[in-house]
This record gives sequence, structure tokens and C-alpha cells, in this order.
Amino acid sequence: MSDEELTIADRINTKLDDLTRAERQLAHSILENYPASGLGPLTALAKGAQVSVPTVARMVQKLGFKGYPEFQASLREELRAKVQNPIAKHDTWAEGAPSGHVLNRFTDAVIDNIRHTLGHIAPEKFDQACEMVGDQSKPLYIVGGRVTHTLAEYLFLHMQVIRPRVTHIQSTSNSWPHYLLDVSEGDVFVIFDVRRYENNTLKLAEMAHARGAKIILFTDQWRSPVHQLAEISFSSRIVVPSAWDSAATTMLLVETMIAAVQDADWDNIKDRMEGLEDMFDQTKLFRKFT
Amino acid sequence: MSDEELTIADRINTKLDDLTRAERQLAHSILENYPASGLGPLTALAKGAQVSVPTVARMVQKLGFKGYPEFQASLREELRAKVQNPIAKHDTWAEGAPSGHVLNRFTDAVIDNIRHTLGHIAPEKFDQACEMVGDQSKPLYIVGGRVTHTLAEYLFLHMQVIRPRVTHIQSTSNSWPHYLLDVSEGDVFVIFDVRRYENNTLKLAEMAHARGAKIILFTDQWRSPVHQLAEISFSSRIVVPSAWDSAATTMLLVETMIAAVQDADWDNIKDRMEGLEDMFDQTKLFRKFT
DNA sequence: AATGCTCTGTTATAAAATTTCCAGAATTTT
DNA sequence: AAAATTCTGGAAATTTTATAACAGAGCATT
Repeated sequence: MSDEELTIADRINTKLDDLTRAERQLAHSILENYPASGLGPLTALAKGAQVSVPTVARMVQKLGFKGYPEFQASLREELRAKVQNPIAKHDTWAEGAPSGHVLNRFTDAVIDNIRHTLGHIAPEKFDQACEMVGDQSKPLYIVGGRVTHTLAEYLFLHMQVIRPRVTHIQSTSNSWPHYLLDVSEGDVFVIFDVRRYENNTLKLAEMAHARGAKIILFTDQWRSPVHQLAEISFSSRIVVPSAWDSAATTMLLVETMIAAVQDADWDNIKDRMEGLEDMFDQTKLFRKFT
Repeated sequence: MSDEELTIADRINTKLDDLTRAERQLAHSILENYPASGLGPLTALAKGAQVSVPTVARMVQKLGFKGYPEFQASLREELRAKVQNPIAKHDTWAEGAPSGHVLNRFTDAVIDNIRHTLGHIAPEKFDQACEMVGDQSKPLYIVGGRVTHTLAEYLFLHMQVIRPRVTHIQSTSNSWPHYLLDVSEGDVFVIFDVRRYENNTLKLAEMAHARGAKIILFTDQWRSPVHQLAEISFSSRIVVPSAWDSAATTMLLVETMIAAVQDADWDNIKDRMEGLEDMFDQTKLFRKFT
């Protein structure tokens, strides 16, 4: 790989556009666990990618090989070179980028954040929170601040599909007090608040709490003052090599929560989702996924 | 490597004494450049080790395999497991949660997605994209769809601080054609489009492209059709154990981009950020971070 | 709605790789 | 030193694997 030799993975990526649907499907399957899958027999590769045998044969020719054996030989050669090469490539995420490249530095930090964050979460609390969020007998309010409102909205978007009676409140808007009029004992609030913590959010939390609402809080490692009012808090580590904080870890938690809530009552939710699909089909807003 | 399975190299080393001369010769040849040589055809391996074909067949049986194909399959499996674990995958992320808990399953998937995604990004392309996004002489448009608009907004929110002349367009809104009136040669578009790909987004991209705008696309592994119009595309892996796709990886890329753009012109950006801080202080929207 | 195109998978054919069998060489034992 | 045993490689047999030819399906275009 010292000189201009491209790896086969590179070649596949480059040619990706020239490939047909089945071939692309195959290409992704090869890259999925590279290079192992390409080293097996053609038949197995085809089955794994759920394409026909000739499709594989055709694609390797498109990639510039005379036939599958030649393709494999090249793959083995690449593997040999890589193993023999003493520079440990495995500690960089983006291969080809120097380890000091921002892609690697940032990714390192985020992975680290994820590790720390997950390590401090009590699974029972998480399950409990999911149950509260999924409880359709109680209205659900989702609250975000200036930056976190994107996370709040993301959660809202999905919750709206999953269940009825969901409301998204932006604490930075001045209309939020109106929403609180309807809040009663036992309602559930999911609140996002990371530094710099927002006064509005705290006020909102206080009022919701006073009305007997249960609060689930997503915050950072230093914890928003809201956490004293919260039933359950999740603190994410958010430090990255940037002037900003990272929302990636919190995003991960939110997505996990969506998945968990959904799994818990899948049979009913499926109907809702299918209904939504139908509506989208009718509006022709989306293309069919091929 | 989940249980106490030994690697094939280990097995060979253990059995080394029980092997005959020709077999030992072969064994050393296999270990010479392991595992590549064992993944080729039996004939080639025999020739490389200067032993006969049946010798190879016999030895793999001595190692406990039914035949050469089974030996190879085992070797590939070993390779797959090894490549897949740059970070120890098998310790659980949320300690105390069973490894089958959704927190761990989801996190595994996301980490895996990150690994794959970063592996396919060309650092030069990324740098180039950052430069385009940071170029203050060109207007910047950020476009998101139904789900991705949260990502778009996140990027917009930060870009707005970093530089002037940023516009956020929601492709699902019907007012977007108005924005395109002002687009001219060389303007930069950052477009988010993941499955199910949205017709509106494609239309928008086509019109922007027709007007000579440069497009940077964030999409998924199957690639939005927009990518054919795009100057630069980034494909994230987005599959998670959920009915939905994950935005976490794309979020990571977006945050990295924000950090990179910011670093590139830090001196000027710092002033802008401080100005913003002042304004927030005056509105007393935030608490001081202590 | 019909026509032409490209793409995909099934079937058939050819090639190759692996296994088996056997005879001769090498080694050990008597 | 001869005989028995084990090991080794050549060649055939068998299985597996890859390629080629073809027809039907799907898609876009007119």
C-alpha cells in the first residue's frame, strides 16, 4: 500500500456508482466484514449477499479482475501486506488519516464518552424511564432548550409515531407557560438540559414538578439543576476536542430509548407505523426504497 | 473468541511435535504469513511449502478438521472476529446490564456503525468539504428532510455562530423554491438525505445543481440518489436493532465537521462567539456555568 | 399502454480443487 | 542388514466451484 496500489475496498467504493442494484448489495456485503467474506467460495459470498452466483462473477469482472480466483488472490495479497506491515493501522478509525487527524481525534473522544456514559447508567432506571415514556395513559411532554431542542425534536418525531398525546415544548419560546395549564398529576416530562443550563428550562421544570409531573432528565456530566426535581436523570459525557460539546452520546441514549419503548409494545405500534407508511405513500413524498 | 476457542495458529503450534517432517515444513509455511497463505487453494499452499498436495490434506485432518474447506472456513471466521474487534467488543458497555440488554445491543451496533463509516471516509474529501463549508465568501445552504431536519438544524445552529450567510431549508416545506431564487454559481449546499429518500430533496438538489451550486451530501450506506449530483458524499452506516435507523453516526460526522471548520479559522470565529456570549448574558437566558 | 432496454437469476457446461488410493521411498526396529 | 512400519508424493476419481449461455423480470422511455 506504499505506492499507488489501491485496496480492493477502495476500488469497490470508487466503482460503487457504476454498479447495479444487486451488485451494490453485494458490494456492501463484501465491505461488511472485509476481507473475510471475499475469501470464501463464490457461492457462499453470493448466498450471504442474497444475490445470484453470476452477479458475483460479473461484479469482480467489473472491478477489473479476470475472474473470481484472481480477485481472491488479490485480496489475499492485500491481507498479507497488511499483516506484514508493522504500522499498526488499527488504532485509527479513518484509515488513511493520520492519527492526529480531527476525524480520529473526535471519534476517539466520542467513543470514550459513550463508554463512560454507559458505564454510569443503571439499567433498571433506564428500563423504568422507558416504561414511563411508553405509558400511553399519561400525556408526554418533551422539552428542549436552545441547542438541545434538536434532540428533543428527534425524540418527539419518533414518539409521535409510537404513541398519541405527545407534545414538544421549546423552553426558549415564550409560549411554553400555556402548555403547562393542561399538565396534571402523573404526566411525564422528558427534559433536555446541558450546559449552559437555561433558566427557562429550570423554571419550566419547577412548574411542571409543582403540578405533580414526573421528570426524566437528559443532561451532561455536571448535571443541570433540574436533576433535583427529576425522577430519573441520565448524565452523558459530552467533552470533545472542539469549542462545543457533543450531542452524539445523548443521541445514542435517545435512540436506544426509542427502540426500547417501541419493542415493549410492538404489536400496537406496528399498526400505527404502517398507517403512517400508507399516508406517506399516498402523498408520494418518498421514493420507494429499492 | 467468545469461548475458549483456540486460534488455528495455536492449534498448529500445539500439535507441532506430533507432526511429521513434511507436515512440519508445511506448518511453518502456514505460520510464515498467517493467515493469508492458508486462505488460498490447497494446491498453492502445497507448492508454497514444497510438499505434496495429500500432505496438506492429511495435516488439516490431524488438526481436527474434516477437510481443507472446513479448515479455511475456520480461518476466515477467525479473521472476521479479529477485524471486528479493534476495541474489545465483548465487555458490555453498561456494566450491570446483561449483554442482551437493549443498551448494550444498541451501543454495539452504533460503535460498529461508526467503525464502518469512518473506515470508508477519505480524509482529503472530508477536509475539502470542511473548507467549502467554512468558505465565507460563498453562501451556505443547509437542507434536511423529514427526519434528517434535526441534523440539518443542528449543523445550522452551529454554523450560524461560526459564519454569516447561512440558510436552513426544510425540503418538506413548500416554500423552499423561494430560497433557490437567490442561489448562484458556486454556492454551497449541505444536504441530508437518508432512506426513505425524499422526492422533494432530490428535486431541490437538482435545481440547486442546475444553478451551479456545489453539493455536499450526508447520506446512508445505500446512498441517496442525490449523490450523483454531489461534489462530495459521506455515507454513514445507520443500521441498529430497531425499526428505525440511527442518526448517531451522522451526528458524529456533523460535529466533527463543525469542530474542523471552527479550528480552521479560530481567531475570527472566536470573536463572533464571544459576541454571542455577550448577547446571551444580556438576555439572561442562561445561567452562568459554575 | 406498449416497446425497448438493462438487469437478474436459473440452468447447463466447463474448469478447478479436493479427496482417495496406491506404490515407492525413508525411517525405524529387530 | 533385513523386515516392518511409517511417511510421502504421483495420479485418478469425485466433488465442488466458477464461468457461460439464455430467458424472464423489471424499469424507463416513448
